[in-house]
Amino acid sequence: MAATIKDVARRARVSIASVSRTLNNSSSVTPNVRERVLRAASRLHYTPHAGARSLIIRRTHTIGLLLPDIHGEYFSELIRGVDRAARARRLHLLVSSTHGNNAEAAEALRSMNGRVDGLLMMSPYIGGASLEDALPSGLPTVLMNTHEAAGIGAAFVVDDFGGARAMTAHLVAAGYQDIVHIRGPANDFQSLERVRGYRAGLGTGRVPRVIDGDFTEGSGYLAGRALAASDTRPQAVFAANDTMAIGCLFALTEAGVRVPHDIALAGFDDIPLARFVTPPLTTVRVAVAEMGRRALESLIVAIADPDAAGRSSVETVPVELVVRTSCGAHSGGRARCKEAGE
Amino acid sequence: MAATIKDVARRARVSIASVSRTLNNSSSVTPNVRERVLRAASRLHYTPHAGARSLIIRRTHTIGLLLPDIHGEYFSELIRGVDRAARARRLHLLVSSTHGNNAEAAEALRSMNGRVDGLLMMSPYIGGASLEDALPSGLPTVLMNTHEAAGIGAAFVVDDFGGARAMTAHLVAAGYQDIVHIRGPANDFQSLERVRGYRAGLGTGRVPRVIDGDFTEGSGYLAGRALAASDTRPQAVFAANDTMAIGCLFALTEAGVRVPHDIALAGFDDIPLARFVTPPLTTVRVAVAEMGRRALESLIVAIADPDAAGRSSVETVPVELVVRTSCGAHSGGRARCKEAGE
DNA sequence: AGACTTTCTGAAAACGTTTACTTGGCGCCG
DNA sequence: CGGCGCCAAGTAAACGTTTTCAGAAAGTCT
Repeated sequence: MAATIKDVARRARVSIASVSRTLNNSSSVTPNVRERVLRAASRLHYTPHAGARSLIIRRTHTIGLLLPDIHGEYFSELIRGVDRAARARRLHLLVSSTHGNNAEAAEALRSMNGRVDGLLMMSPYIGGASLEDALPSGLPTVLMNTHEAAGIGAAFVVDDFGGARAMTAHLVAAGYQDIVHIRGPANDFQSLERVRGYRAGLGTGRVPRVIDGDFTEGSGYLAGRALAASDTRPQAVFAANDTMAIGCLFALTEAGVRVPHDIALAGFDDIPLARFVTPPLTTVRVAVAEMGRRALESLIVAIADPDAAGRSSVETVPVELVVRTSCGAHSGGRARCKEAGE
Repeated sequence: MAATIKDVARRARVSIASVSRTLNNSSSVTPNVRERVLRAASRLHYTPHAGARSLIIRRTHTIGLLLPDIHGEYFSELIRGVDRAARARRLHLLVSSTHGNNAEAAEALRSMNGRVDGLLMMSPYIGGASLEDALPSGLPTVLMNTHEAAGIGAAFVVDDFGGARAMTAHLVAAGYQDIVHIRGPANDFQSLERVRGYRAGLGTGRVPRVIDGDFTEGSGYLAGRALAASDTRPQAVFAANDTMAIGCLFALTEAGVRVPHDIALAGFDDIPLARFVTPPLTTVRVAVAEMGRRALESLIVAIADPDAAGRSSVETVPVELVVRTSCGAHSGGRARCKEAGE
């Protein structure tokens, strides 16, 4: 159906080589030939077959992006960073999500081989088959937030431990004694690191109290409801991500527990939404878009110089404590909330 | 570097055809051969080259998604709908953004040809070269929110006009006389439709007042600041999307103008964030994820039956008024906002 | 005017697969 | 015991490009 280079050649009465040359300006052609080719191409609505082209060029100008999930504020931000860097280099993005399923991830990897010049992968899952032998050999890869980072390629990991420890320490310094942590899924690397940071931040003397969650708003909501009903209500709650913190906030507010007056609350990630809830959420900022950008750039050098791919450097992405009103330790005014109506 | 089918064949001491047959279970092979091939393949970490494969198969199992932008809540939702439907059918997504730039869109289209089985495109821009001749011929395509929908393929357009009219009528019915509209960019189809709906909803007797915006939070903020400072402050503001409405809300709040007490506010799209701001935003819900899903499914039938692609049906996506507190006409309790501290 | 460049064009190989066709070996039946 | 068909395996063509190589035409220099 679609016109091929042969059709153009036939119509222009030249060889396919001349068509290719004209269209790529690869070497000079007679004005006469050029003219005929251009006319034929536009008549036929010819568009080169990028798949065939990249087969012989050995370059797809596409990079694969494999994420646990493809939507939500966190990943949207990550995609934003990657996308900007990619489009600046005129690269395209083949995205796929693994949905926590390691088998799906392997399948996605297979189907990306030969379609991309390199792979950007975020895979915080723990357990199951190792990544290393699921990865197509010879494909430049940059990993993000993966525990088995070493040996595969460059990798970026955010400082989950440091951030969680800093946040917990901040709450301790604010005078809270009884601090509960709502954790993420057990098979998630980042989740584990944050728990570890929480424990470290508590210091000695305070006992850790951890509630299970799974990074979803729903699980935060459940945790919040349980806490509100509990007779041993803690003084502060530190959720392992903002989404759960917001779910928790909802449950608490619903139950008439005031944040931060009755209970302090903090999250992690600083998703855009965190600024907008009432009260604004104290959280740990992760420059996730920035990480995406840097990861992509690192991938590009790996592609340009495949031999050097051996040196697998692990870079830590710094985080930053951002204190807003929800933790009750904010210096500025806390009367951000306007009364509606009345 | 990466192993090819030839390498596997050589190592297994069989022909490449046998390798292909074993790996695809396409026809029966001797246990002996099968065994050898499998062993060689796993030894070499062989992963088939999907590009080469799709060249001859004439199927890429990938669909192209071309959006004005790739991040932000609105597009993230759209991607979510498409992604879910795609993964349910084991299809992959090649996403690209045009950033308002029609030339970039054309370039993206070229580079998608031969990489995708079909194209899902959202292109609300008006002006510039027509889509029709930028589109690779013979590529099944489904359009979203495009004014020149007819003639290309199936298309989905959200009922921007109806939604804006309903919202404006709602504000009128609530008793507001002076209603300002913050519009989107002038070259955007949806933006135009919403202005049109606003005008229609005003009815006779009320004079339209339109402020320019560009769908960004910043432009909403500017508009809000101007309105707060204005000596002819309107009774209500209807922003052409939620993002601008939220920017506007910020500016108003900052200037000490209370929403909805001093001024009513409404948005459009019902992005997830709309529920979370204070006060919760009255808006028009667009089931954008649902639209993504339906568009993808429609594309799939177009791919399966390319002959029928001629019948280009335009389907309208319905919208729904969702009244929250920000417009001051909410029936339920408006005391959603808890006072922080004190 | 002949030889030597230079410049353009076309034929063909290559990229890594799948698959139609061919070949060869073997069992079965007449 | 010979021919017929069947099955497994191999050969080669095809997919749509780019690019190397070779040839032809035309110009330039002595």
